[in-house]
Amino acid sequence: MINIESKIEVLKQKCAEANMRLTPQRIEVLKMIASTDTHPDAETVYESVKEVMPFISLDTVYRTLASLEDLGLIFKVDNELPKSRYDADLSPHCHFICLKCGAVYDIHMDNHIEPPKESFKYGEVLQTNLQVKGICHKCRG
Amino acid sequence: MINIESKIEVLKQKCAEANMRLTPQRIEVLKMIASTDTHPDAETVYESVKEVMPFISLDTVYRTLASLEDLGLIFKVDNELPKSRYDADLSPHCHFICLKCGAVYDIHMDNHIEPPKESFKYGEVLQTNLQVKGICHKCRG
DNA sequence: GTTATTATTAGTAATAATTACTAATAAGGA
DNA sequence: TCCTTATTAGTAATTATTACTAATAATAAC
Repeated sequence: MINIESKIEVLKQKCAEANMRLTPQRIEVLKMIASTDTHPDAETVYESVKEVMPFISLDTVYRTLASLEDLGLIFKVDNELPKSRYDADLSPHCHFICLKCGAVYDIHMDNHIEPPKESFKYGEVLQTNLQVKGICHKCRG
Repeated sequence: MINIESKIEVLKQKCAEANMRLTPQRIEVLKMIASTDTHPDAETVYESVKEVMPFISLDTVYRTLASLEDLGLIFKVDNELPKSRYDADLSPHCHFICLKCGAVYDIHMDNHIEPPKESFKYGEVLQTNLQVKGICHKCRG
């Protein structure tokens, strides 16, 4: 479980460093993603944040997600589904993705994955992600 | 390098099994993807196939890609880029993806990746993919 | 605290990628 | 060779995301 208060604190610092403003929209969007393990898409974030901030626009949600990603506070889950899914958990873990319903489950790991040696042949390595895909128990019925 | 003739042979068999027709469009789309290691997107496949088949439609390319994926002859490369990229190489390998230009390079491996044990908690595992992301040499200049 | 600056936002329009629809076509079995 | 029906071309529609613009509000300077 992510400590939301400390996440907000990091947002505060990173915004100051990047000359970006600490707006309530940024705080709410980050809070929403950090408080769930469902890896929501932009639309879901929008619907959820609207409950406490009825006039927020979908555009703002998309822009805010991009900003938070730039600041390194959240990242997109790699998938081949039409909608991008977001994750605020920066601890070493990977994902089980259901090919039928699109559900994303966390698989916790002791360490981040080491990139294969051949990787460095192609450029500077910034992240290494592992996805496990299959059919979740719910979809199997 | 993929043996294209044997790929077409597999397409033939799989189509017969699945009560699907062996159309020239399917052959050309598969040929195109199997003959490159650039992991092209739908638009690129379309432009390329149009050279030998000028009246093919983009819709057919999309439908054909989906069919070939269903038959297990090609698969989508996991990424967070706006366009889906396709791969016909079924041997054990993963991808280096450049975050700047979107280039996808193959990283060959001796064996397919073992899914972490926790994976099975969530459902039936069908595939395990590893992506290495960074900035490629060309983009570093 | 007040004011000024300008990053950010709401609302909406536009774009990009993909999917759906329909009449015409052609693959493959009889 | 004919028939059945899966598939296609051409185009329209949908979906996810991004861009635009005037209005707003976060922060710094006074």
